[in-house]
Amino acid sequence: MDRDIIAALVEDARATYAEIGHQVGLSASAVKRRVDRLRVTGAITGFSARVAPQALGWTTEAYVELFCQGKTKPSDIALAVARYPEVVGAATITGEADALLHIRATDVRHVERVIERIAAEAFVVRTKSSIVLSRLVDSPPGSAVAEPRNGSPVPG
Amino acid sequence: MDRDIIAALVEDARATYAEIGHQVGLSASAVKRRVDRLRVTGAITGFSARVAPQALGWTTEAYVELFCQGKTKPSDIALAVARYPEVVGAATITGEADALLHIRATDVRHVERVIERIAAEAFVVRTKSSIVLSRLVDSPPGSAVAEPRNGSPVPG
DNA sequence: TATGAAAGAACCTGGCC
DNA sequence: GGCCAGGTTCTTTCATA
Repeated sequence: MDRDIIAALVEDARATYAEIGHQVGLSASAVKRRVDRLRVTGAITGFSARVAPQALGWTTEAYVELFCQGKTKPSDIALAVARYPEVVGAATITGEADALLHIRATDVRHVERVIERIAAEAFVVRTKSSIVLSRLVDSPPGSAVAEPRNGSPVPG
Repeated sequence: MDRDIIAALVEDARATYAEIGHQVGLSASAVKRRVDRLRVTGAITGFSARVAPQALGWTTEAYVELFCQGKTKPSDIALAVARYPEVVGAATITGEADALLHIRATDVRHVERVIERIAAEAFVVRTKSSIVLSRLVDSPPGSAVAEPRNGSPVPG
């Protein structure tokens, strides 16, 4: 039930409580109470507009693997890359590389400049980048999460 | 001006037009007109709730490189991986691999099952996966895009 | 072409059952 | 969880620069 409400809000965060209620079979106030609770609980962290980066001139993305010095802490990486608005995602990972960055920029030159600067960080040994040729899937965060049981070829 | 409005909506998609207007120095109706136009234009594609996958039991993520047969088309990959709700992102990329998938799952076993099935797709030659150890950055899509000039260490 | 003001309709919110 | 009432917000229309 809460998952249905979340799914509805992921689909359209500006939907009316009445609309959501109609969709999940609940009254508007009941929906509001559940949404309020979901926000307090932390399941819903906020509401955000979905923007098309292309429409704003951000036409290029890249993924960059980071190879760091032995004693680099994840928090060091986090602090460093968080300073770049172009870094829209970052995570430490298993495998040869220590971290994987997701970068959005206006063009390839822009990507190059960002990577250059990140590569110059003290703890970075080397980088390995891949430019995105075409995006195939870009789920709004939670669209799948909200409905883990529906249509999954890999059930729980 | 439009960028300021977008930034405000990325921050809080449920903000009232009056609040946004106060923030950018415009009346509520002026803000609404601009937002309507931004939606028609395609700069804003919708409004979505931000969810914490962890709070819903999706505690594990992975990135999977896909190595495909020579004649595989991007659309083939797109069609195949779009069937998996666990695949929250996918793109064809430069470099050795043909595509990079971003997967969210409930645990490592779940990740394993998904990769197994994707690896069984006809066009997939092999895969190379990295489990995410800790997420460092997870920008709401557009948070940087909306303000490309502010605080970027790598100006235009 | 874009803005601000105003009015009626729709919606949210808290209290109560 | 549903229902109701008061306050707020949205949406449209109109006049203006």
